[in-house]
Amino acid sequence: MEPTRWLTDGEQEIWRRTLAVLTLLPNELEGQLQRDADLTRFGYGVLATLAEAPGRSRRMSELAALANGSQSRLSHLVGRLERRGWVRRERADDDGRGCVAVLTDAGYAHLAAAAPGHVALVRSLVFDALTPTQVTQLGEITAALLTRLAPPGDCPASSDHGGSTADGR
Amino acid sequence: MEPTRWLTDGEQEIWRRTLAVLTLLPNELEGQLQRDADLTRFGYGVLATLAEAPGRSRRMSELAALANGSQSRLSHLVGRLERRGWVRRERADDDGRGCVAVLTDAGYAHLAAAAPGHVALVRSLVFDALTPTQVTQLGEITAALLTRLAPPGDCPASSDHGGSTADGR
DNA sequence: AGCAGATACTTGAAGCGTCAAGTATTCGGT
DNA sequence: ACCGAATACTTGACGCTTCAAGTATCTGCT
Repeated sequence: MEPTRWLTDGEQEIWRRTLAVLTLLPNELEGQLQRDADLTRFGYGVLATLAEAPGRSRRMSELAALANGSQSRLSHLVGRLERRGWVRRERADDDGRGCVAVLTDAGYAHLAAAAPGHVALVRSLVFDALTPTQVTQLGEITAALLTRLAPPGDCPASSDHGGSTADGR
Repeated sequence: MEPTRWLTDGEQEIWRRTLAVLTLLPNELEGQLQRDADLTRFGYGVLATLAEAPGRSRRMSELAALANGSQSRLSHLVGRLERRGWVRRERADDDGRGCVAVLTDAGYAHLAAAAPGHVALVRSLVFDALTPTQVTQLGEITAALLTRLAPPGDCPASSDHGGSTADGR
């Protein structure tokens, strides 16, 4: 067992700031979505993912993976979204165990109404705060981090892409 | 009211990855702390902050601000930590309304036991995943982001400047 | 065919965080 | 000195997430 390699002073400074960002940025996003759209960040992500999907529908397990959440979490969420009429559940025809979540028109409308405000916040808190060079660096850094965070063999359904965070338009 | 400035394809790609990091990295940290030390990331942060403080104690409101949490959240947390014997509450002598949280020896020991594993994870997920150059860039980027997330004069009412927030305009 | 085990999803309980309201105590203008 | 307003913290209820268990369906081995 090796002795712990503590962080250097410089690393600590950087890690402290990173932790703050990891706390404050999601907080701001959650707060805005909650206030303006009565949605969680996870809920918004799920609706947005559905909006980009062919037929505005996805298998539950796919959806959970795409939104980086557990199956249980998604199940509870879809239950709530269903009660609000934003999503509908249908049985999968190719697999009797499965379920597909379908975005309703009301759900799409709600997402479309929420998107502009959310995108504006993302722009003001992130992209407007960084230089173009820093934005590029952020892209590289997050890609590097994800190699450790999203172990290979986890994203089988990366066929789609090209979608938009907000809604098609 | 301006038309929404949507994210470009490049920005979307970067934002998508950033969101994933914002979700997965805290998840990993929380999971490790929960499993190995029965602590939340917030709980760990509070204990760590207390450990560094003079007298291993801090006013509740200071502590909440340093750990980037609300006063209510801290109050609930300290209640739980107190029940486990890791923290003790004392009345502030200079201000009858105030409270100081004090880290007990048991609390310090628990933190000391948890730290090596946590630091090891941080190292492996973040610092080992990035080049030295990227680590420096991460430091600069987080510093830039924090100028928007943690306004310097955020305590009293300082009029907002810099443009459009999401909701208002 | 039949049965064990994997897979897809759901459910209920428990913990944590937020919000709104409540209790003390201190500050500040008159 | 006094009274209303601000401050420091607490409390309770409610919503969301996790964890462990439960149900239903499918798959593969014999």
